[in-house]
Amino acid sequence: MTTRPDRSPPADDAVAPDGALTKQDFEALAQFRFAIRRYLRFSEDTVREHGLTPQQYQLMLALKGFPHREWATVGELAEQLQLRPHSAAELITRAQKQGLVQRGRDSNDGRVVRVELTDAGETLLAQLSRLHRTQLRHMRTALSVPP
Amino acid sequence: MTTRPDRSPPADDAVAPDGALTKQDFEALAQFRFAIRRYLRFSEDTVREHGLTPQQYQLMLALKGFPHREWATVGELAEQLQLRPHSAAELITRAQKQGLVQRGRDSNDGRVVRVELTDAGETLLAQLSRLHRTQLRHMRTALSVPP
DNA sequence: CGCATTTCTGTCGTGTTACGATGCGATTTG
DNA sequence: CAAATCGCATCGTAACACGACAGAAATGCG
Repeated sequence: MTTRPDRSPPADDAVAPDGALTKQDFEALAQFRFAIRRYLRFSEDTVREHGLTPQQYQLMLALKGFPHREWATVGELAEQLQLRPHSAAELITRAQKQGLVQRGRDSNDGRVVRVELTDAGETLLAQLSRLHRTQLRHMRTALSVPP
Repeated sequence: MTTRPDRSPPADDAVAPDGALTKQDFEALAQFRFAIRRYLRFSEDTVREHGLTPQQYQLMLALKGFPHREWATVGELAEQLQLRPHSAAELITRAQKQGLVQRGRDSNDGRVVRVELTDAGETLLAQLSRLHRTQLRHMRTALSVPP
């Protein structure tokens, strides 16, 4: 609802001077950030109940959601997760220790490592992704980008 | 160049068996998460260039974007940032040391602490928020919630 | 070919941060 | 008043991303 502050508490303002942001702009930005934060919090709580960390879920999702493939290289995952390659390598190692993903060498290029889901990872990811899709549908309006 | 996957797309599938997610569903979820990650990465890089952390920016935004007010209590901020109250208190302390926010006692209830922006914080927040709004507009389509 | 250079991945030590456990002053209630 | 509750803060701990660096494989060039 577009709350017009009829009784002005501390001058909520209404019109943009020049390019400056109005109180409503700040509220919209804050609301959007709040929505993202709540979604990520839901994600974190959900995946932790299943014994893994948010980063591990995102790693698995990036694998399963990789276009036209079901595996990816460390570098590709780093890009998808917005991490430095060596940080991605560490994350993969932790996930591997939990039996979620596995490494395999590339036959063409000996430097490259192919990362793929294990069967256990696949099963877990399917459950978690369903929960996430449901939650996303609930938060659809809250998560819409402000104008 | 490197790794040219000689393999053809492994049956991307198209129809949903029962309630299971299809390859496209996973791709959509991954894309959305990727978009969020990129937005947050942009945010982090931007605010760090200005000498503060992502959490500090979000703290300030929550203050300025608080409905009908420009201050908030520690508990309110914790809710807005999806943190435990004592974690919010620590964050506020760090931001206070940088001169971004300040604490003030509530005259009605001696237990409550009112947190508000300093002038420096206000100025910085205005700059950063403009940059964020611009970026949001660029990422509008990428950030739209998948169906 | 031989050797330097680039690319891709991994290791180590460090800094930040959110958390649980715990404590303290202020307020409300019996 | 005494006791329970509330709001905030402190301390130690664990996870995680990073910079700096290293090693193996591929590439470029004489």
